[in-house]
Amino acid sequence: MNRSNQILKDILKSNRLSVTNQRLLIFNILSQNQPLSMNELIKKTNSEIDRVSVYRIIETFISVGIAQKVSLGWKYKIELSDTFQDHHHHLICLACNKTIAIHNQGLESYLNKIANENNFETKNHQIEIQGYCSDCQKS
Amino acid sequence: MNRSNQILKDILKSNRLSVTNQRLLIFNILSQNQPLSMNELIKKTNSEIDRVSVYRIIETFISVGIAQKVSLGWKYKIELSDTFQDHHHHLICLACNKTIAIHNQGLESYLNKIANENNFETKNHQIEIQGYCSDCQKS
DNA sequence: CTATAATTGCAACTGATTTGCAATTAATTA
DNA sequence: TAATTAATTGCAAATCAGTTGCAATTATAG
Ligand SMILES: [Mn+2]
Ligand SMILES: [Mn+2]
Ligand SMILES: [Zn+2]
Ligand SMILES: [Zn+2]
Repeated sequence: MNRSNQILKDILKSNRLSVTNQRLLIFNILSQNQPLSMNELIKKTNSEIDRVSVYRIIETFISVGIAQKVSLGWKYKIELSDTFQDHHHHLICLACNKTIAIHNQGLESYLNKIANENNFETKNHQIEIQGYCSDCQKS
Repeated sequence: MNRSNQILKDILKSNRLSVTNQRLLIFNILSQNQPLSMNELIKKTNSEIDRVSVYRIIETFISVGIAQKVSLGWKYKIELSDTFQDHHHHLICLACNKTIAIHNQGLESYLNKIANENNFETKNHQIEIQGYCSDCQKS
């Protein structure tokens, strides 16, 4: 039982949500991976959880701030929320599909400035840079 | 026949693509709107074009640079490419769904810098700020 | 105007996500 | 700890988004 597992349970309990094996499994899968599409996530459960339940668990996780959606490759993927990892964004390689995390405070304040200028109250933002990683650039 | 309609025809012809009524209609719908989801776009055609053809036309438009996908609200929407409008990104209101275009050169160079630092060759990027517009903030 | 090539519409299909409901499991209470 | 209650899950079936094959239609070129 590590630190983040404890935080998970606290969040669940404080929202009157049960701590189930299915929820723990999904949390652990997310802990060990880059952002996953629903299908990738479902595959990683190795049929231990019904697809429908995976969808429902993710919906719940998002609603209480355990997980979050990120826009990647024209659809969303799921990763743990900023409660469990540093806020960041991704470069995604169009050739090998690798994602590279970027942590950049300057970018963040730039976005805040833009929102302010537009009288806009930011809840969230998505940034994705699509292109070719250093490994895939030769051709 | 306005200027951008002429550009459209030139692009089609230079790619050996026919100028059809269906393609003109879709181009005109896109010209008059904010980014549209495929479903919104299909609705706006008022059944004058089969859904399948709308999908195929958009695929063609994207492949020759007439239109482009943008990530908005966890799925992609379609808008005319930067050939027909200035490169920009969007704020999207979670309450009223309005999109607000932002043109910001500083943001663009910031992204380029980040890509460079990561030895990444950028093809494209997506930026979306989700939150509440000035009209929807009172509550 | 005719011939040729490209495009469209239709029917059917696939894969992703949602919904209703009964069976199971977790949390609470005694 | 056992019984009760409430939440969660799995299964079947529905819906929605996007795709494919093919014949009918329309556009382009000669
Ligand atoms: Mn960020
Ligand atoms: Mn941009
Ligand atoms: Zn790569
Ligand atoms: Zn609004």
